Amino acid sequence: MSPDDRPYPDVPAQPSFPEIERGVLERWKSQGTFAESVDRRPPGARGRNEFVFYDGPPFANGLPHYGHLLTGYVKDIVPRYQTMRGRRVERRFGWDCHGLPAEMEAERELGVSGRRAITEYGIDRFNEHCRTSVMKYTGEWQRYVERQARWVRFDNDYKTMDLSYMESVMWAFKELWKKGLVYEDHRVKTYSWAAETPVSNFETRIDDAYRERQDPAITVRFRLVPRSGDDGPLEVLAWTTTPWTLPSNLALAVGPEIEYAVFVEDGVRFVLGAAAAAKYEGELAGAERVGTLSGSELVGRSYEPLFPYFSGHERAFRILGAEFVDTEEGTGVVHMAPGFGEDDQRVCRENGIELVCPVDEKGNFTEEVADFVGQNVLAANKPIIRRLKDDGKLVRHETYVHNYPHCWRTDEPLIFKALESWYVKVTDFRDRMVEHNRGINWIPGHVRDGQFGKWLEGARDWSISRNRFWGSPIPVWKSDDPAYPRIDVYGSLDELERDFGVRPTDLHRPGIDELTRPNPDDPTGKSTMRRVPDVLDCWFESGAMPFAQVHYPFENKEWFDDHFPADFIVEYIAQTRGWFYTLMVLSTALFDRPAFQNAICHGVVLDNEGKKLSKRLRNYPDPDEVFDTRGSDALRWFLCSSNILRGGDLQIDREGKAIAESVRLVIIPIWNAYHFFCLYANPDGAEARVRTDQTAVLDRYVLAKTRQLVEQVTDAMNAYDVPRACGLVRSFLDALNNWYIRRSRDRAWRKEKDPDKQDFYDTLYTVLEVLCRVAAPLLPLITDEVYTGLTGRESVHLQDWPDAGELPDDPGLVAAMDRVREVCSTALSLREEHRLRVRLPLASLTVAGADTQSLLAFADLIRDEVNVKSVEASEDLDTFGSFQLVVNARAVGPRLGASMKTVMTASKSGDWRSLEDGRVAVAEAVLEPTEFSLRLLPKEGLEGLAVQSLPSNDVVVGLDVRTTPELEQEGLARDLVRQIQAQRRDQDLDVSDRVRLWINGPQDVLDAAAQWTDYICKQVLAVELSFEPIPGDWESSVSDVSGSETRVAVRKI
RNA sequence: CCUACGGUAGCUCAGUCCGGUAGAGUGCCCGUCUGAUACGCGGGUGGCCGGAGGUUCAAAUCCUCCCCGUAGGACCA
Repeated sequence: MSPDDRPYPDVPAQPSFPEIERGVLERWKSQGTFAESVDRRPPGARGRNEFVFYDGPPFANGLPHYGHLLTGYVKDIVPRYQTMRGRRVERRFGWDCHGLPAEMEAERELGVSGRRAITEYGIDRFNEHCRTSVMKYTGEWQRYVERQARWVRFDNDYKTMDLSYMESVMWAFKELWKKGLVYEDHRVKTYSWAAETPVSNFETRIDDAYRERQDPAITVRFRLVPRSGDDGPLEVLAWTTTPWTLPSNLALAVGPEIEYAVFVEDGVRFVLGAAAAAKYEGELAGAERVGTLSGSELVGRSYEPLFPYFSGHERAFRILGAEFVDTEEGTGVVHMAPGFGEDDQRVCRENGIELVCPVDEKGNFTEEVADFVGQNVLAANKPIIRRLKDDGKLVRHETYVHNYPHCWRTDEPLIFKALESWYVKVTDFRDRMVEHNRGINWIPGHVRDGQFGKWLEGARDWSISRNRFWGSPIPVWKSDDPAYPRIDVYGSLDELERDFGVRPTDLHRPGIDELTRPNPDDPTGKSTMRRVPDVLDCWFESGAMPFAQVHYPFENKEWFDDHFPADFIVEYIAQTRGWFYTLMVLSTALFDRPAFQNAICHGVVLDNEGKKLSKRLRNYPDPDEVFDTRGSDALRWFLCSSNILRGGDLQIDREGKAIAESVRLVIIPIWNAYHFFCLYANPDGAEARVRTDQTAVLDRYVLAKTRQLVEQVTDAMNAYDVPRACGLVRSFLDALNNWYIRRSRDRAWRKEKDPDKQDFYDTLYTVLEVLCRVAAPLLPLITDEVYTGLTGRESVHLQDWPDAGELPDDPGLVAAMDRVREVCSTALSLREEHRLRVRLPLASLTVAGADTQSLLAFADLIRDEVNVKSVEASEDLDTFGSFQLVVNARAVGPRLGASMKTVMTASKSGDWRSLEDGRVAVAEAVLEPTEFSLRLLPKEGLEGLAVQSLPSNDVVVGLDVRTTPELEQEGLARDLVRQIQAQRRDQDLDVSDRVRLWINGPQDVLDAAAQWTDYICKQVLAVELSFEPIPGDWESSVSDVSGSETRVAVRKI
C-alpha cells in the first residue's frame, strides 16, 4: 500500500507543534473557517439564537502583553464553545483611540510638551498626528491576535474616533443632560501650574511622581470676634503647610468631639487641641492652662480674617465642625481654603460658603490678592509668611518633609486647585446599579458583592470632562456673556446642522470649536454661543461601546434592542473600576438595564517573584518566542488552566518552563493517542468509524468515561469555569493513554483482520473524535489538526458540541474500572516495596473486602498489568486485614458532646468491639450503624503475603511474594525478551522484521531460554535461536539481569 | 489609612460557605525503556494549614487582633 492510499495521515511521532499551528492558521485563513463558523449559525428571530459578546476596546497605541493575551484567549474560548453549541457569535474588534495615553505618545513623538505648547503647535496638527499615531500598532495587534488563534473580525472593527461612534457618544451625553444627570461643578483637583493642565490620578501614580518635598509649616493665630462671656481676647491656633492658601482662607474647622485646651498668656487666651499642646511646649512656656473646651463649643464662632481680600464673603470666617479633623499633625484646628483643598471645599459647601480661587492658570495670584498679584503661589510662600510675622500672626515657623505629588512632565510640584468640570450624577441612580448588579453572574462569584458591589455602593459622581484636546467633545455651548446666560446641549449632527448651518464631518477639535452662533437670548446681539473647551473622559466612550459601536440610535436601533445586554464579557479584575463600571453607569442611566449578564474577571500575570511584568526588567519570556518554540495552544493552556481565571494571580517564570509543561502534559498526550491510532490503522488499511455498540469491557469503559467527560466539561463551560474544564480534559487523557490504549495495544498487534481489532480502532477513533470536539475551544489549533487528519472532515470548529447522550451511560463500569486501576497501583506498590520486578511473574493476587467478586470480571486485565498467574477475590477479611473504627464525628459529636474525646482516642487505638445488633461499643458509648464506618487495614506479619489497602480503605490487596524456580525461570525469559527487543530497537529494525538470535550467558539464563524458546521466538520474531558463541562481527548487547553477564545478538534475515 | 482578594507540601493551588482526624499536580528521591509516548510509566518522600488569642467535646474551616503579599481606592490641611 502506498502512502497515498492510507486513510490517515503519516503522523510524525515528535512533531513541531508551532509548525503544525502555523499550518492550521493558514488553513483557516485560506478556507475562511472563522467566517464560516459564524455564518452557519442562524441568528434566529430577533437574534434569539445569538450569543452576544462585547469586546472591550484596548488602547490602540502600545503593544499587547500577557494580560492582553490572556484576556484574548478567554475572549476566544467562550465564543468558540457557544458556536459549537449552535449559537451565532459575532466577534468584532474595537479600538480605544482617545485619551491621555494617546496624547502623551503624540507629545513625545512631536517633541511638544504641555498644553501651552500644544496650543502653539496647533490643535489641528496635534490631533491630526494623534489620529494616525494612535493606529500605529494595529498591525502588530492583529498579528498577535491571529497568532494566538483568536477569532475576531478586524475588517469591521469599530474605533472610538469614528464620526458615527462619536455621534452616539454625543447622543448619550444629551440623554443624560435631558434626564438631569449631567452637571457642571467646581472641584478641587491636582493641577500642574507649570504645564498649565490638570493632572489625573493616573498621572500622579507614574514613577516618582510622589516624592519627598520640604515645605514650610507654619502655625498662625486667628483672633475670634469677641462674644459676651469671653474672659478677654480669644485666639485659635491653626497649622498649615501651604501658607500661600491663607489669603484664600474662608473658614476654620475643628473636630466637634475633640478636646481643646485653653491657655492664657499676657491676658490673651489661646485655643488648640489638647493632644497637640505638647508639641508647642516652647511657645506655651510662659502660658498657663486655664481650661478645656470641646470642639462643639467653638463651632459657630466668627473670627477676624487674616487678609482683607475676601472680607465681605458671605457666611465665611466662621469655625465649622468637621469629622475629618484630628490632632495627629498640627493643632487640631484646620485652616480652610475651599478653592485649594478637597475637604475644605466639601465642608465649606455644606456650610453654604462659596469658594474663591484667586490663582490663575499659570499658578500666579490674580488681582484679587492685590499684594501678591502675579507671583507664583509657591514663591509667594515667603513674603506671605513675612507679612504674617510682621502682623504678629505667626506663632511658629518650621519646615515639614512629606510625600508630595509632582508633575511628571515638568518635575514641578503640583498644587490642589478648584477647576470647572462636568459630572455624571451617578449618586442619583446608584441604587439601580446595585440592583442590576445582583443579577449578574460574576466569575469569581465574590466580585459581585465584593470588589464590584462595594464599589457601586460607594460610587460618587463621575467627572467626565478632560481639559485636553484629543477626544470626543463635550457637546455643550455656552453664552460668553454671563449677563445673558444660555446653555445648549447637542445630541446629533442634525441638531448641530440646524443651529450652525453646517454639518460637521469630523467632531474633533478644533473644528468643532469653530461652530459658534449669536446667543438667541441676548437682545443686544453681542454675545456668542461657544463650545466649552473640554473633551470627554475616554472611559465615557468605552462605556458607550454597546450602542456607539453600531451608531445607535441613528442606525441599527432594532439590532441594538436585540443585542443588549451582552451575554458575556471578560476583562481583568481592575476593570471593576474601569470598563465594567462605565458600562454599568451608562447602561443604567440610559436604559435602566445592566450591560452584561456574565462577566469573568481574571487576575494579573506576575513574574516568578510576584512582581509586575515590566518591559524594562524583561522578567518574562517574549511572547513571540513562546509562540515560536512552544506554540499558542500551550500558552493558552498554561494561562487558562490556572486559577488566574478565578481572579487569582499567576506567576510566570522567565524561561517559560511552565508553558513547556503544558506541552508535555496535554498536547503531547493528545498527539500520542492520535499517532498511535494512525501508526496501526494505516498499515492495516483499517478505516474506523464512530460507533458505540462495542462489547469489550475496555471499549465500553472508555466510551462511558468519554460520556462523563462530555457531561462534566459541558457543565464547567456553562458555568464559565474554564480551569475546571481543563482539569477534566487532563485527567481524561491519563485514563485514555495510560489505561485504555496501553491495555488494548495487543489488539492492534494481531496480524489478521478481525472484529475485535476493528472494535478497538472504532473505539479509539470515536473517543478521539469526541475528545477533539470537547477540547476544541481549549486547544483550537492542535485539536483541529488531529480532527481533520482523523476524520477528513472540515474544521472541528464547524462541528457541533458533542452530545453526551450518544455515548453509553455506565457510571458503574467507570467506577469499577477506576477501582481496578487502583488495585493495580496498589499491587505495583507492593512489588516495589518487596523489590520484585514486574517481569517476574508471581503466583497470585488476592483482593479482599466487601463486594470484591465483581472485580473478578476484570481479572485478565489485572493479571496482565501486575504479572500474576491468578487473581482471586476473598470475603475472608480476617486473613488479610483488620478493621479500624472510624467515628462519624459529625453525626455523633452533637449527641455525645464532651465524651467525644475519649471516644475518638479509643477508636484510634482499637479499643472497641462490635455488638450483635450491628452497633459498636467504644469507650463509654454505643454507636448506631449510621454513626461510624469501618476502615480496613492490612494485617501485618503475614507469611509470604504482602498486603496493603486501597486509598479508599475498604479493600485490601494481598500479593503472594513467594517465588518458585518455575516463576524465576519465566521471569528470566521475560528479561531476555526485553533485552532482545532493546537490541532490535538499537538496530532500527521494523516491528515486522524477522531475525536470527544468539544468546550466551550463565547456565540459569540458558536453561530459561531453552525452557521458553517458543515464547521468546514468538515475542521477538526470531526464526532461529542459537546458544553458540556469537559471531564476532555481530552487534550484541550485554545485561546483568540474572546477576552475571548475559549477551544477546540479533541479525535481520 | 480604607476596601477586596490571598497566605495550606520546595513550587502552583483544591479543601474554608455548612467545624469532624489534610488533598491534587508539579518538584525531589527511587525504580522502570517488550512492538505509540523517557517530553513516557510506576512508586515514594514531603505540611505544628501566616502568627497570637477566643468559641467548641472538636478549628485549616467560625470569631477577634496582628503580620505578609497582590490589586484598587483615600489622604498628604
